[in-house]
Amino acid sequence: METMKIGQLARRGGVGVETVRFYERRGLIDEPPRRASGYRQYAPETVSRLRFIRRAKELGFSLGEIKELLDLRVSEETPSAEVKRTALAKIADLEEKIATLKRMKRALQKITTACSGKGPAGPCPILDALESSGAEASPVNKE
Amino acid sequence: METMKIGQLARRGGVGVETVRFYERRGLIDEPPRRASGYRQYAPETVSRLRFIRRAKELGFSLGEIKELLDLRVSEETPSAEVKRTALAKIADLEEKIATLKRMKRALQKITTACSGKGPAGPCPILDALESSGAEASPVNKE
DNA sequence: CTTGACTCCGTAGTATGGTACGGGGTTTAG
DNA sequence: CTAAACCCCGTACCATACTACGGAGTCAAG
Repeated sequence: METMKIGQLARRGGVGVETVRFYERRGLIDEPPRRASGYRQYAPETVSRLRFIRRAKELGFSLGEIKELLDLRVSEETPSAEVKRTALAKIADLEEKIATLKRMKRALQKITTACSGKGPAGPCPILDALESSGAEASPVNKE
Repeated sequence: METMKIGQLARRGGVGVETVRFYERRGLIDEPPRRASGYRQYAPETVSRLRFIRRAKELGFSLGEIKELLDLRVSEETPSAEVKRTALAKIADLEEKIATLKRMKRALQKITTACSGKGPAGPCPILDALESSGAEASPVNKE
């Protein structure tokens, strides 16, 4: 199986047919070649692209951000240095997200521990967990 | 400063006044006591709650999911065992998200390396990075 | 060579998560 | 005692990301 039609692509990518065409309009996947009838013919690699989009969305990236990630590569218009700068910025974002998720995880683990011991459960510990992270304002709030 | 009005709460929480009232309608923050004039009076802890919501949203949680997280605590209606089950499920979700973000991060690091060396950059490596993770279908695609 | 599943395209509708009025009352600094 | 700044409420509007519809053409199995 070398190429596929839009329905098969959608099934394999875990999205709907309409969504595939929507992503095409938004520039997230390339316009594929068409056969004489006008039917889109997709290469197998397109499946990975769809899956990437789906996962990135679950992680809170917007379609615009996902497009940026997918477009990240060196070319004539985007020299190596610029790509590198962008990538480094995104790595920093990612690290912050990872750190926050880890704090949430620890907070939830604290809850499960509290649940084993049968205390009547204090105030919601998940709040404290994220609170201790860097808010954009100074730690001691202005005003 | 013991309590505050909605504007100050919003500023400290990093959201707009309208958003605070919106969250109240959605049950993400409790209806606060009012003064005689009808003005809402918020306790300082509400700021943490707003910040939690903001961060969780950045991580891809919907308002519904965030409400679930915030409501996670033992009480009369929700016995310890159920809370624990929910928390454990969320921990698993979190771990998957963390793993995926780490893969993305490694992929981006690969890109920055490729950019230092001045090769003309192969096909987008970020795709491969996520591809190797668990898709919901079997690795060898059906059909 | 029919028939049911699939595809085309454009347009319209939905869900989520806000954001912006507009016409009022309230607070507070000067 | 004003006047600016703030708050009330309801309703309407917005962007994002789909999702559905409808009428027509295409494909593939039997």
